[in-house]
Order: sequence, then C-alpha cells, then structure tokens
Amino acid sequence: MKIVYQGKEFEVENGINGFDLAKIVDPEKKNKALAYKQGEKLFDMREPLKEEGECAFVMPEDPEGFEMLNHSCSHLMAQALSHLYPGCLFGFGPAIEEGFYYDVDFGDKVITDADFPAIEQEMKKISKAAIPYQRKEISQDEACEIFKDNHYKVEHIKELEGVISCYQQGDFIDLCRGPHVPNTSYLKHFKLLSVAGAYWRGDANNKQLTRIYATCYPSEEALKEHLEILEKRKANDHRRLGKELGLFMLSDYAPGMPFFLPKGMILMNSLLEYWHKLHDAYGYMEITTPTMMSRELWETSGHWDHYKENMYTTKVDERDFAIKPMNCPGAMLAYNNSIHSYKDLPYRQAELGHVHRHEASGALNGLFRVRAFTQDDAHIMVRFDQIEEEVKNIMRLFDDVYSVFGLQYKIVLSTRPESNYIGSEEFWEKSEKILAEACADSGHEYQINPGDGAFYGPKLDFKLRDSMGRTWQCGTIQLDVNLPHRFGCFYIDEKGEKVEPVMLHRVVFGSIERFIGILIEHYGGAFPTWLAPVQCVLLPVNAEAQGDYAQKVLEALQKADVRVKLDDSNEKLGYRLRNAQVSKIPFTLVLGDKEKEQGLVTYRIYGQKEQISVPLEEFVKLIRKSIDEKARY
RNA sequence: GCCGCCUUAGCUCAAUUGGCAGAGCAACUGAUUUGUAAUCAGUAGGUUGCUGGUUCGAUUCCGGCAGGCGGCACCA
Repeated sequence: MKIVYQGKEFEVENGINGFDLAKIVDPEKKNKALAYKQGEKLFDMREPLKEEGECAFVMPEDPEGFEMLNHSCSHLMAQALSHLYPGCLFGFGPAIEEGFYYDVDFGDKVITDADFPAIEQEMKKISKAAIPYQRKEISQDEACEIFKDNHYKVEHIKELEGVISCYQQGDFIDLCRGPHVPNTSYLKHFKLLSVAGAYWRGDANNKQLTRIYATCYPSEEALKEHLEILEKRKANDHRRLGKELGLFMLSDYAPGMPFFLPKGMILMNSLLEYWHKLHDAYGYMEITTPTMMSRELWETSGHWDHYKENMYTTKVDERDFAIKPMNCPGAMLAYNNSIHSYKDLPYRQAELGHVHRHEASGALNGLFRVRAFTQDDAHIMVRFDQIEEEVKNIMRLFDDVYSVFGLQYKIVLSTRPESNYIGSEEFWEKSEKILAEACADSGHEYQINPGDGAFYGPKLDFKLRDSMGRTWQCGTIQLDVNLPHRFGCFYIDEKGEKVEPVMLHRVVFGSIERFIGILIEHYGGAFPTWLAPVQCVLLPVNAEAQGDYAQKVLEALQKADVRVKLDDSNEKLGYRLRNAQVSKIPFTLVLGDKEKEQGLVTYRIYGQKEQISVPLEEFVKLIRKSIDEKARY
C-alpha cells in the first residue's frame, strides 16, 4: 500500500500498534521522520524513529492534533468510567473546541464533581500502563454483537454504512472514526471540569444522559494556562462584577428582569448617548411604540399564533393584550401613519424598545439571557433595488460601533430554509446574493449557514470575539417580506402606484443589557473612561489642609463634564486609594501640599503604579480627551 | 421546561454523628488627621429562601415550592 505525503509516494508498513506507518526522510532536517495513517487521516510525525517497530509520535501542534488528543482522552475517560462504574452505557464522546465530553448513562447512580478525583486517578493509572489504541475494522453485524449490551451504540451502528471502525485499548472498545494517539501514555495532562445533563442525540424527547466535560493538553504548562483562562473568565463573570461594582441587580420578584442601579445606569446612558448621536448621523429617525398592545395587532403580525408561549398576555376590560416581545409590529403602525413616496426611502425608524419574552427558566443567565431587555432596534423600509446599498450602510455603522470597543467580528449568512418559507424563490435567490456580496465587500471573514434563515427572509449575524476569546452574537440584519405584506405597507412609486417595500430589521448591540454584560466581561469591569460610572476620584491627603484646593479641582473637572468624586472621608490615603482601585476608577488624583502650592494634580491610572504630576488645566484637557476619543485612558 | 447541584448577616463563607448559629469584609459609633492597595476600639446586624413532615429537639434528615449555578433543549 502506498500513501502520498508532501507530493511523494511512500510505501506503507502495516500493522504497528494498529497504525499504518510510512517511513519518510525529511531532506532538510536529514533525519528520519514518519507519517502515519489511521483510517483516512494522514499525520506527520517529526520525531525520528527510535527503534525499529516502535511508534515515535509527536503530537501535531495544530487544531487537528488537539482534537486527536482530546478525542483519545475521551476514550481514556470512558475506559476509566467502565472500570469504576461497571454497566454504565456510553453515548457519544466527541472532542470539542476546548476539550471533550462524554455522555454516559449511569443508570440510577448520580455522578458529581466529588467523583472527579477518583476518575482522574483511574485515568492516570491507565495512562501509565501505556495501553495501545488499536484500530479495528469490522462489519455491522460484528459491531452489533460486540455492543449488544449498549442500545445507544447499537442505535448508532444501525445508522452507519459499510465497514465500521472501532478502537480498542486493552479491555475497552469503542466505535470511532479516529484518529487516535498511539497509546494511553500520551495522555497525561487532563482535567475533568464539570458534569451536566444532556439529552441523548440532543432531542428533548429523549432520556437525559450525564455529560462529563473535561480537557486534555499536550503539556502541563498548556493545561495550566488553559485553567488560568477559565479562572479569569470566572473572575470576570459579569454577574459577580455587576454586584461588586454596583451596576445592576436581580430580584426573586422578577426573575430574569434586571434592575439597573445608579452606576450601571450611568454606564448605560453613556452608551446610549453615543448610540443616539451615531444614529442621527446615519439618518435614522427615533420612535417609541407602546409596551402593551391588543391581541388584534399580534394576530395581524402573526405573533399571537406563532410566539404566544413566549408572550406575557393579560385581559383588560375583557380585551386581550400582550406585552411586546418585539418592536416590529409597532414600527409597522408608525410607518403606516402616513403615505410615503419612493423618494423617502430608505425610511429608517430606530427604537430603543423595551421588550419582554417569557424565556424558559433554565435559559436565564445574568444579563446574557433575560426576560426583559432593550433592543436597539431599527426597521428600515427600502425599495428592492436599495437593499444592497442600505445593507452596506448598516455594516458601516456596525464597523463604527464595534471598533470603538475593540471587538473583532465575523459574519454568518443564513439562507432560505428547506421548507415553510414565504416569498418567491427569485426574491430569496437575489437577496441572498446581495447579502453575500455585501459580506465579501466588507473585508470581514464570513461563512454561510445554509437553511438557517428566518421563514421571512435571509439574514446576516455578526459574531463578536471578546478579550477572552469567546464569541457573542450581537448584531443582526434580517430581510423581511412578511410583515410589510401583513400590515399592507406601501410606498408610491414614480408612476403613482402602490408598491410593497422590503423591510430590514437590524440591531447593533442586540440587547443593551446583554451588551453591557459582554462589556463588563470584556473589560473585566475596568471600563474605558467614557463609560466608567466614576471617571476620576480626588483624594486630598489631609481633608482640612487641602480641602479648599480639592474643592477647586472638583469644580474644574465638573465644569468640564467629568464624572468626578471627592473622597475626603476620615481614612488614611492608602485606604482610600485602595477603594479607588477596587472600584476600578480610571483616574485617581492625590492632592497634597505640593499640588496645592504649585497648582498641580498627581494622577495615577487604574492598574498602574506610576504617579504623574501635571498642572490642573493640563489634566482637565487630558481626561477630557480620553473621554471624547472614547479611549481606554 | 429537562438532568444534576446549590440557597446560613448587605457581601464572601464557617458550624463532629440532629443539641442555645459564628468569622472576615461592609455598615454604624468613638478615637485617630493620615503622601500612593486595608489605623485602632466598640456597636448593631439572623424565624438559617419559603412551606409541610419525621423527632423531646431540625441550619443539619425526608417531601413540595421558589430562586440561583453547570449544562441540555429552546431562542416564531
């Protein structure tokens, strides 16, 4: 058997540890190297062969290598579980982005993280034994026989076609496409992370299995580094920081409906002030529509039939009302309030709409998933020929906004669903093409998610990447030919005839509350000056001796619209300084005799030790600039 | 909604096997008047989430409810 590696053919030796191996000479390094083949996958092994017949293996340092490592480790964990909990049934156990999991049916036995040390210990034992992973290719009947006691595996086998590949390590065998590391001794740096319930095959009608999440890294340092990132994410959790910094709260009296406290409100208002200015510049007109509207409206929009489980409804004077879960129907009424000419389009209505959705209790999560939130919504009526230009206009606005926060993003285009869609094939085909072109022109990475569009039109989703490497879907642009039709929207064209417009729905932040949650974590609570609830704190060394000067500095900063606080409390300077740092205030000013006499301020930036003395007027300019440029400091 | 776990002072957490509920921080009061991450002392703070049950006795054991956490499912 031959394989092709870097354009050359090599003879393959069969059957070492279940691998197909090919000897390859690396001409540049002038030492022996190997490639090996497992199933259909070809791997490069850069380490020279140690002994004849031994498999010298170097973990590829790429995502595929990481996947192989973690997938192998999921088998290792399963083997350990089969030793500790005989009779447990395995479902699926794939590698995922940052590790792996295995779904297991433990019967009546409940597994908690208290069981992790014992499982890890058993895994280490197996790892030390260096048990080879051996690939076996068997028929469907043979596979059914081997896994006859596990109905999950049998169910899976019956869906597979042709030869079935399995991997066996010692007393444990599992269905698997591979590839795997040569033996269990390559898996040393792993950690079990959490346990959770997960439906068999992701279907809520099926039984829930116990899912154990874990991760495996090629070295102890890499594992440690990853665990530190997990710690950092935990430390930056917006629920924790929001409480510590006094930004928002949640109450049992209103699950999933956040309260914004004074400091959080300053943050939100700073964000919205920017939002208003930007939308004004981009030609949007702001409206507000009622929170509660009658049943007839929601029947017209279709929500009463399709979204009722998520809507809060009530009866007033024998008439049904619903609290709005979306702003669109209100915006339709506002559009229809007057007759529009083709010359008025694009007609851009923006609305900071406070909506309520009865989300499932288990879905709630801090500010990330709530039942009451504010969409920074806009509904734009366009002629079909204006779609492209308007989409590009929206994308420029998105670029403006996201770059202010230093958030990179990629775009996902969702296209026509397989069935149950409305609008002509021509509309879908053309509009999908327009969106794809707008993405390509934007210079941002984009991918296509076929069939994931809404029934009323294709959409673009904007996935932001934060400072800790996580992605969040915030912005979205959706085409809609449904609501304009249902509400009988029209404009008058050049010939004086009524024409139905296309509507664009779009949000930039998505939900203001959620976006604030993302910002809290992205900045770790240390906001750039323009967003910081308190931008500057004044600490007179001695409240009596420099009190008058502190007052002068306070007034100068207030006059420049700086959010400044004076801390002349009866505490030592070190204590007050610590408070300022713990509150993550961008600028801390110390005012003593030296500053008072020379008209200076000595400032210190959050998180930095350096102390800088400058004249008061200069500092006012400096902090003002930091705010106006939306800079970090 | 589903699986599992959790709920003790404003916050973070203690309390052998069921036996009068504690600490640090914060708050308040007094002293101290302070030069770059915590001055000292004192005071107050609780129907242990709610609700049934077992028991002489429940923060502790059992059931129900609510809220939260980790996921899953959901996100016309």
